[in-house]
Amino acid sequence: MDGKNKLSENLEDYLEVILNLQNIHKVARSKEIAKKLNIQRGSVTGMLKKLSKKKLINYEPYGFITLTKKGEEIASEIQRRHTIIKDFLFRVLQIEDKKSDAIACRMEHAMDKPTVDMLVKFISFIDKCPRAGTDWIQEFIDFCSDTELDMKRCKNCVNKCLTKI
Amino acid sequence: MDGKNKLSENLEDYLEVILNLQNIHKVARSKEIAKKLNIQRGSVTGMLKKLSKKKLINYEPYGFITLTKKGEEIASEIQRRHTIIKDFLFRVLQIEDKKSDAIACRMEHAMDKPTVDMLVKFISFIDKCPRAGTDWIQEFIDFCSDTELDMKRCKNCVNKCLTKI
DNA sequence: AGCAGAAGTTTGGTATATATAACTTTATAA
DNA sequence: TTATAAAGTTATATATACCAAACTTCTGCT
Repeated sequence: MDGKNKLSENLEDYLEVILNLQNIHKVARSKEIAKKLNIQRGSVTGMLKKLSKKKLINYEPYGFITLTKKGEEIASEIQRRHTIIKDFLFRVLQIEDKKSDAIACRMEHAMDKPTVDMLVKFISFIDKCPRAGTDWIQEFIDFCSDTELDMKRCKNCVNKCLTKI
Repeated sequence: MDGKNKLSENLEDYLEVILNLQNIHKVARSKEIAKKLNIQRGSVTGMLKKLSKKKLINYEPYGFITLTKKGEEIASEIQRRHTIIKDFLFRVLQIEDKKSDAIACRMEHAMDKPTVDMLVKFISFIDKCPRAGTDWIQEFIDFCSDTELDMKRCKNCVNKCLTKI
C-alpha cells in the first residue's frame, strides 16, 4: 500500500533527527531540528508540513512534534542503517570517528534494507569467525601501512586462529 | 585552488556517463546522455552548460561533447569509486549484480576518496590474507544461512588457512 | 539543392529544499 | 498583567534539476 512513496533523503534526515530529539526530550522542536540539520528555522516548517501530510509526524502549528508509528518505523530503520554503516567505517575501515558519522549519514540513504542486513551479517561474521576478529582487523591495519604480506608473519598469524578454537 | 567547488551528485553522474560514452564513441552525445540517465533530451542541455562553465567539458551548441582534463580526472575518480564499491557489494556482501551497480551508483557520491582508498585496501586484504580469501567468503555465505558457527567446522576451516602458507 | 527526420536547444512550468526577513504566537518575568 | 524575548510561521526569493512541447540546426538522402 505504501511501497512507492519513497521519501527524499532530506525527509529521511528530518525523521532521523526528530527521532533523536524525541528520545532526549520526548518531543522534537522546530528550533532544535534546524540546529541539528544546520539550516534556518524558517526552512523547517514546510518540511514538517510535508511529513505531516504523509502522516509520518504529528504536527499542529505551534504544537508538539512527535513521530507517528509509521514515522517512527522509518526513522528507526534509517537510524539503524546509520549505526551499522558507521560501525563498519569506524571499526573495520578505520575511518576516524566524526568522518565515519558524516559519511554514514549520506550512505544510509543509498543502501536499502537488504543490503544493510548483509552488512550486519558481514560485520557479525568478522566479529565471530575465528579466522577474523579484532586481531585480524589489527593485521589489516598493519597491512595498510606495509601493503605487502610477510609470509613468515602470516604463519604466526594463522596460528592465532587455532588458539581461538 | 578548486577545493570548495563541490559538484552535485547529478553533475558527477553526468561526468561519469560522458566518460563512459567517450570511451565507446570518442565523443558523448546529448541523446545518449539522456538515455543513460533516463531523462529527457531537453534536460541535458542546461546541465552541459553548467559543466562547460565549470570547465569540466568541452561544449559548443550542436558540437561534440568531450571531457576536459579536469573533467576527466573527476569522472575517472567517480568511476573508480563505482567499480570498487560495486566489487565490494557483489563479491563480498553477495548483493546481486544489477543491484550492486545501482547501489554503488548512489554510494559513490557519499564516500570520499580516502574512504574508498581504505575500502580498496580492505578488499585487497581480503583477497590476499591467508585468513581470508574466497574460501573465507564462502564461509561467510554459509554463515548467512546458518547464523551460528559450528566450532568443529571452524577447526576444519582454520586448517585450510595453513595449507595456504 | 532541398527536404524530412533526427538531434539538439529553448521556453515555460513543476518539484524540492533552502535562505531571509517580516510577522504571529507562546512563554517568561518584572 | 503586560512588555519582551524566544519560538514558530509566512511570504518572497533563490538554486537545482527535471519535463513537455515548440523550435532550430544538422544530416542524409534523393
